[in-house]
Amino acid sequence: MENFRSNCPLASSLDIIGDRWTLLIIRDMLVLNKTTFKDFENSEEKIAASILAARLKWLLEQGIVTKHKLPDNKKTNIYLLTNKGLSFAPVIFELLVWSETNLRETHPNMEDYGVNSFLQNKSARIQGIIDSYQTFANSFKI
Amino acid sequence: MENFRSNCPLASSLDIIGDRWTLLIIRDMLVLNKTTFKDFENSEEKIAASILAARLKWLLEQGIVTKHKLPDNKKTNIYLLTNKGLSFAPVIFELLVWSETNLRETHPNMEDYGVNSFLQNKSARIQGIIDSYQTFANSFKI
DNA sequence: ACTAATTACTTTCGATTTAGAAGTAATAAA
DNA sequence: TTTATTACTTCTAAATCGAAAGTAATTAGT
Repeated sequence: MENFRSNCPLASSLDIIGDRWTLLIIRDMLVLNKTTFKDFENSEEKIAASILAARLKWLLEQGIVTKHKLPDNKKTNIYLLTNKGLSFAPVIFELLVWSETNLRETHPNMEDYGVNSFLQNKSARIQGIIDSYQTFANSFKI
Repeated sequence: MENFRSNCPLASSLDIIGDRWTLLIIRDMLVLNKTTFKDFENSEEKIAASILAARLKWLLEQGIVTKHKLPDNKKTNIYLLTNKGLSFAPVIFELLVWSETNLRETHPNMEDYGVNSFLQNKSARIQGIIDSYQTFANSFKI
């Protein structure tokens, strides 16, 4: 079971995802539709297999992801975001906004997802990403 | 200087604040109007002095906070958020929303800031917090 | 059917980071 | 002038990270 440092909801969220890797795994799932251990291992940031295994276990325990098999494949595990995991979408979005407005100078080669260009329909855009992920995820659950 | 893992803006933001403590220091400043080393040390989560010193140094280097003296006091250092630091407000807000919607069951004693109750005027509320912090911070800069 | 490749990890181990405790130097308060 | 406070630093054990290699089961290729 988890050991929360305090009763502060911010501290508690950081007790769950406050490290350098966890939100990147969720990004891989939500934005890049990655599903397998191998997919996550191949991410741009080159997470070590031992750390990835530990994080996936943690995310399973926390109910942020679920683990599935395809009917015709006994080897590959499919990881999918739950609603609890999907609701990190606004957090990820705001972190993108922060980087794109504040980090460009120190990090000129950083990619531009253009999140600053649609700050008005923000919540609709985020909901769109969530909806399309749910469609994607449901295709595995048949 | 900073060493970004990748060109992904999400990964880059986590390279700056992706740990268990940094956003809590920013919370202390933004929400609780804390300003001094001692203030941060006394926070509910009991950060170790060595870690606090390292994080404040890092936040200074990153231009997220500035360090000031009051004219009549040579001992106390006043830390204030820059605009770069203030723009973490939406991230903090969304982490609060996430906790309050997803963590109540596993963490019954968690405080309720009621952020879910004003999801419509979200950006106005966040701007209000930023504005009132700026007023607060400016009072130190005279 | 046999062999090679792939997937999903686990194990090992040195390096780095964390976190608690204690210490210090300068300043401020009593 | 003594005591307390502030803002740290230093030390150290413990925990975690991360790179590399290893393993077992499964799947793909010939």
